[in-house]
Amino acid sequence: MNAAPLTPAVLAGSDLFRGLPARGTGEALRQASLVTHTRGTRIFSQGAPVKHAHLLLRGRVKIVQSNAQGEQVIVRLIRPGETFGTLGLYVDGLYPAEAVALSEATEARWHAGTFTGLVQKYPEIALNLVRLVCERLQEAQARLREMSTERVEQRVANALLRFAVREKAPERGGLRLPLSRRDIAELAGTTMYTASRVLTAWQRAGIASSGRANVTILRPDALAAISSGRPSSQ
Amino acid sequence: MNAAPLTPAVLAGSDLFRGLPARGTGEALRQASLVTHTRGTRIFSQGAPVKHAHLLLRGRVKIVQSNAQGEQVIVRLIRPGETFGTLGLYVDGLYPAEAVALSEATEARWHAGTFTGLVQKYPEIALNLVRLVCERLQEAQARLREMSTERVEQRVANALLRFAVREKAPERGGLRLPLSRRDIAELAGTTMYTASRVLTAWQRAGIASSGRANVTILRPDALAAISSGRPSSQ
DNA sequence: CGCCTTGTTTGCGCCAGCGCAACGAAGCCA
DNA sequence: TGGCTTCGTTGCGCTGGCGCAAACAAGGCG
Repeated sequence: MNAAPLTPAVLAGSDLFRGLPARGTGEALRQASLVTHTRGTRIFSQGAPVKHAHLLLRGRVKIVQSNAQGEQVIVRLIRPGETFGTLGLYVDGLYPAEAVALSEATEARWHAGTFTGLVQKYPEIALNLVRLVCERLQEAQARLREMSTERVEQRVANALLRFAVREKAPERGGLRLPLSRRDIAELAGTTMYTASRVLTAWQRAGIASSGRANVTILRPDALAAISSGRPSSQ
Repeated sequence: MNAAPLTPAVLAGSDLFRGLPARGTGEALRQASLVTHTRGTRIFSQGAPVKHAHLLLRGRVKIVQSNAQGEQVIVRLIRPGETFGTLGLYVDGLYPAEAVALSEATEARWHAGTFTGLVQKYPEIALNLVRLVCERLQEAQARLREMSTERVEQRVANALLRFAVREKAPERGGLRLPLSRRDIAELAGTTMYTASRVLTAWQRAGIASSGRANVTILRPDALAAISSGRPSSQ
């Protein structure tokens, strides 16, 4: 169960190391270390110096940014195969946000210098890095647009959908996400209370089913309809 | 006046070509073409294929993203020396937003293939590109946080400050920005009406002075105080 | 099993900000 | 110079969503 051995195949399937020649995956693999975190563990802290680059192998991680008053926003949700904690490496050497495990999670990590060395040595990694950061910037800009132009219910639908579409296989019986009401609020830019009310309504409508610190998407199509502003099409 | 000749020194002072050896600036320079736009001109359109990478030499440009209902958000403001229109190159080959000249503006542009060739050939450019996109992503994430946790007046202050701090020399008599009330609304995630009310209040308080399609920042310190939520410290 | 912590729900009052409408002002063009 | 277009201002009424408060539910742990 705890077994999530780091193999060349796993690396090759990750967003950052895709397309890397075997020589490269081998080298990256030798330099990585494996760390497992329990649910709720803080993996790194906002404002701390960047010591590692991280690749999630198992579980879910949220990236949270706080302001001076301690109010929080979830900036990104990480799924296995995704890299995180690398932005600061190329800006000021500090983590711009904190990372928290949403479930038991295993990551591979590289020392900062080792990582940037790999990026420089293998153009495939560098190109992947550029592409990934560009994609994330596009996503952030789309979220910015939503925050000003869409209403809460649409934004909640978007938040869930954005995470759901990254699933490879559509799970039958619905996709279960380890997100609390507060998490959803911090994803959609609203409050716990409003998130709860939205989910209760969706529960009644059979669109999504939620329990303690988790939500299951039952009808992605209905969410998509809500997200695009159409009246909840039967 | 119209003269904004593209010299090696100008390239070396830009965000993307900084630190590039003379050989590289020379090559980039030879492959660039210069284009001048009048105020209000659309430089490229959202959803169109990326034909060029752009570097602003003179004037101001806004990057605007629209949703299906035509509601708009300003995603970024460009100042001379900054690169724009490059995100799509590394994602899906389409511009994710449109660019509009806020004032008469001159840009240098490179054909998409030429540009990616330069990025691959000169590691300095590639590293600058990663750094720039990372910085912009951090900024976008900070804006996301503000959108959920700060009130309108703070967000307007932030929008203006974010643009103002990029000025090299603090201009005496205030910094004048070519932004209409609508532009400011689309930057801060509010409406034209509310932006107008905020600016009128600031006008009375002597914090900023605004005219037709322009705002002049008189007291950046007061804006910083508002931005951080402190009561408008005399 | 019972306590404690953490998470969820829901009623209720309130208000920041939206957005219509109407007017006013500035610039552009012929 | 006059008309037209674009941009800005402000009064007014309304409401989406905030956020307190209080009760309830689900685990975790000793």
